[in-house]
Order: sequence, then C-alpha cells, then structure tokens
Amino acid sequence: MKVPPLNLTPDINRVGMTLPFSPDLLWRYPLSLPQSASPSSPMLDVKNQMPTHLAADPRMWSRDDVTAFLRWFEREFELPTIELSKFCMNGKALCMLTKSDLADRAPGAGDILHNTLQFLLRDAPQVPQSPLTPHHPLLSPSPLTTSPGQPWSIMNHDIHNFSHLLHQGGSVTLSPAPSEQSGGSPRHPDTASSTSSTSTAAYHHSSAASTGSAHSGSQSDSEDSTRDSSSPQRSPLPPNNVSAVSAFPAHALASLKHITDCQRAAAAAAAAAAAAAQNVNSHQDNLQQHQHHQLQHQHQHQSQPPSLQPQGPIGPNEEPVETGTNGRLLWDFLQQLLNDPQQRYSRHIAWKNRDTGVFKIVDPPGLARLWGIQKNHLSMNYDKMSRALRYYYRVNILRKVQGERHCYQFLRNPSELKSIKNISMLRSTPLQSPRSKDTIPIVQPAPMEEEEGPTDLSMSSIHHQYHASPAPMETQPQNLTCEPHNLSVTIKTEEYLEHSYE
DNA sequence: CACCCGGAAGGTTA
DNA sequence: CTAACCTTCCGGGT
Repeated sequence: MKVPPLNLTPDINRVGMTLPFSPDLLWRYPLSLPQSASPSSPMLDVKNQMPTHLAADPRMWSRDDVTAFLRWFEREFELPTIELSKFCMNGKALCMLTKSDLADRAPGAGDILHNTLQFLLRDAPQVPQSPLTPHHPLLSPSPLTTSPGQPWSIMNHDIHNFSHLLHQGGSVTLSPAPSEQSGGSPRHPDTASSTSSTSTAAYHHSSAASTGSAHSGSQSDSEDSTRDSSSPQRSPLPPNNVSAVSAFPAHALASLKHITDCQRAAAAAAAAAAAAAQNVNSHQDNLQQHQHHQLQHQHQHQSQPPSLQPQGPIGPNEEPVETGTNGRLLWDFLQQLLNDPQQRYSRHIAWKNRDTGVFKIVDPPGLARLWGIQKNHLSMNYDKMSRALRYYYRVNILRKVQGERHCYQFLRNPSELKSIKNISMLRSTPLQSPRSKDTIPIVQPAPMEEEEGPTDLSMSSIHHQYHASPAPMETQPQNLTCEPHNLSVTIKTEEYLEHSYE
C-alpha cells in the first residue's frame, strides 16, 4: 500500500532522461546524494556491490541469484534485514510474488522490492510482461543513452537508478508545507531570488540553454504517451526512448527514499558542499556546458546523472532553494526540471528566458510522461497535464505565452511559490484588483511581495512576475491571467512576453 | 489536426 | 470530513 509519495529522482531513466523528480532533493542536496561523493558514482557504488552475474531479467535468476540479489538489495538500500529463508525460490517465483507477499516476507522492504522487480522486469530484454511496451525504453535507442555494455548494463541502470533515487530521495512530502523550504529566508527577495532573482541574474537569458536543450528529437515517439497505460502499477513503458523512465514506478522510488533517509542525510551534507562549488560553475557554464556535461555524464553513466544536483534552482551562488514540495506539485516539478543543473531534462522542457520565467515544453508527451511517473499516473498525457497547467492560470502561477506553442511563463518564482503556504490563497485572490487586470502593467508594487502575509499574500502575490529581478522585467506579464473571466481579455499583452523571452 | 481553454466531476492525500 | 491539487473527460474555439 501506500507508498509514500514518490519522488523520483532523475535518474531513473538513464536513458536520457530521467526524472527530475525528487527534485527537492535535488535542490536541497546539491550534488548527488549518492553516497559517493563523486558524481558519477552513485551508480558505481551500486554496481560494484551488486552481483554482476545476475541476469538482467530477474525471472532468469536461480535461487542463489535471488539470495545474492536480496543481500545486495538490502544492503544497498539499507533496508531492514530480509529473511532469506523466506525467499527460497528462483527468480521466476520471486517475480510472481505480489506486493503484499513481498511485504509479508520482507517487512519494510516489500514495496521497494516489488517496485524494483517490476522495474527490472519491465526493462528486461525480452520482457513479455509489459503489455504496452513492446520494446523497452531502456533498450530503445535513445540517443543519449548509450550503453552498450554488458549484459548487465541494463540491470545496472535500473539499479542505479534505484539506488540513486533512493539516495536522493527523500524527503518529502510535503506539499503542504512549503513554508519551510527555502532554507533560509523564504521570502526575502534575496533568498527567494535565489531562484528567481538571483536566478535571474544567474540565469542569463538563457535562451541558449533552452534552445540548446531542444535537442530532443525523440519526441515523436513520445506521443504515444497518451493513454495507454493499462496497468497502473506496472507501468507501461513509454514507448519512446526518451522517457524510458516512465516505466519506472514512482512508488518504488518513494519507498526507497524513505528507507534511505539516512543515506540522504549523509549525501546531503556532502552534496551541499559540492553544490556550493558547483553552483558557481553551474550557472554560467550551465548554459553552455550543460550540454556537454550531459552528454558526458550520460554517455559515461548512461544516464545517470548521478550528480544531479539537487539544487535545482540554484542560484548562482546561493543556496539551493528547495521547494518544499519535492516536485510533488506540478509547478515545482517543472521548476526542478527547468533548473536542473545538468540540464538533463532539456529535451523535455527548457527555459526560453529564465529571467522572465518563460519556458517551453519541448517534448510535451515526454514531459507528460515524466509527470505521470512522478505522480504515478501512468496514463498521464499532455492533454491532462496541460489542464493542470491551466489551473495555474487562475492562481497566477502561470500564464500562457500566446502564439508560442507549448510555451508558458511562470509568474512567480519558486521562492515565492514556496513561501506561499497555500496556493489556494493565490487562487482566491484574483489577481488583485480589477485594475490589475486591465492594466497590463501589473507590475506591481513591489513592496509586497507576497507571501508572507497570510491571506494577502494571495493577493499580493498575485502580481506575478518573477520578481526576481528588481528590474522590470516583470512588467509584462501582466496579464496574468488573473481571473479568467475578467481578464482574459487583457491578456493579450503578451507582447511583452515576447520580447521578454525572446 | 494539434493546440488551447475552461467547466464539471471524481480521486488522492494531508 | 475538508480542502488542495490535481486527473480525467469533454465540448468548443483557433
């Protein structure tokens, strides 16, 4: 049952993409959590320890293999000791156990084990199982992933991912509690800005980044995401390469995270340090180098970005901003992907202009798939995800960039959002007064900023704009979509946007 | 046809 | 039980 909320970590799919999830972690812990400090390593660790002789397809395992796997598994994820006597069976039998069976036999590790097995099955070379997926994503050629390698490679991936996830994972849960997040001072412009403002600063107009990111190409396939998913739990695989990830059960990750809190903590610390270092680089370089990094990492690890840095929004120098939600909320999820230091998700979503908060969903189906994984709604598709995005219009978290397909603009930076306890407040507040609506220039009063104030914040916050910058970039967004009804009209002002992002 | 837009109803979770 | 936050459907517009 109940698996914790999942936070996936990005790596899941090594394929090229990996989920962003668990972003929080990312944000928080800058580097990779993995135990090893080395970026690449999370996987490595795992790998090292994991019995390499195991077949990628767990159904092929012998009884001894099962034992070896379990030992490795409990150790790797720091799970409670698994009574091997309860697993005197071969891989095929193991794979036939239900989640509850596994939970009974391995208290405290049932979900994870189940999910891990499902994951492995899914990716197994010939996996008959996943109905939906004829070909496994993992296997499928993703440009990014290159992983020729050993037979094992596949398995390694998965596992890596898991472990990775685990490590990172974490925390989380809280959608509700955003307040905590920003580590330091939430709303200060500074802090807040870390994301935004700073970010702004940091993030240059990175059109480059965004565009660059767009490599993708893979999208085409992604489309399928639309609804198939027949089996919820197991995940249908995503057809496309890109999102191999999709297949991965978020829950598993979540569970894992739980378990690995300890690890995370440790990792976090390490990460923090690293993060600091990275931040600096990252920004500037990010844009330019991201790609390189990505490629490198991916190629090397295949997907694993072990190093994800949690920081997400790292400001240039600032502390990582965490979102308290860990990517559980859509806006947070998107922010995390967008701010992934390694730009691992640039094929799915990228900033068009970070300063103004304008971003483009490069691969709608692929992004939807990732979101679906994150939420464990495998039938997620762009249509549905976009509906959720549209709900953000009314709370002024987002607005559509007119004329640009798949382009949206964040009206508030993550810090603000986090600081706001209840987005609902925002919603209720229609953007401020009527005038605002009309007036395009909502630029608002700076003073307030949001958040804090209780209710008000809703209102005030409404202003939108990434206020990050002191300057007026803000300006424009105005339209903000405040209330749909009223304002809708005004919205046209988009022009601003245009120039803004472009 | 693919987007995009929101209303309506239902689900999950804290 | 409630509210938030979607998820799922859907008709309509561009």
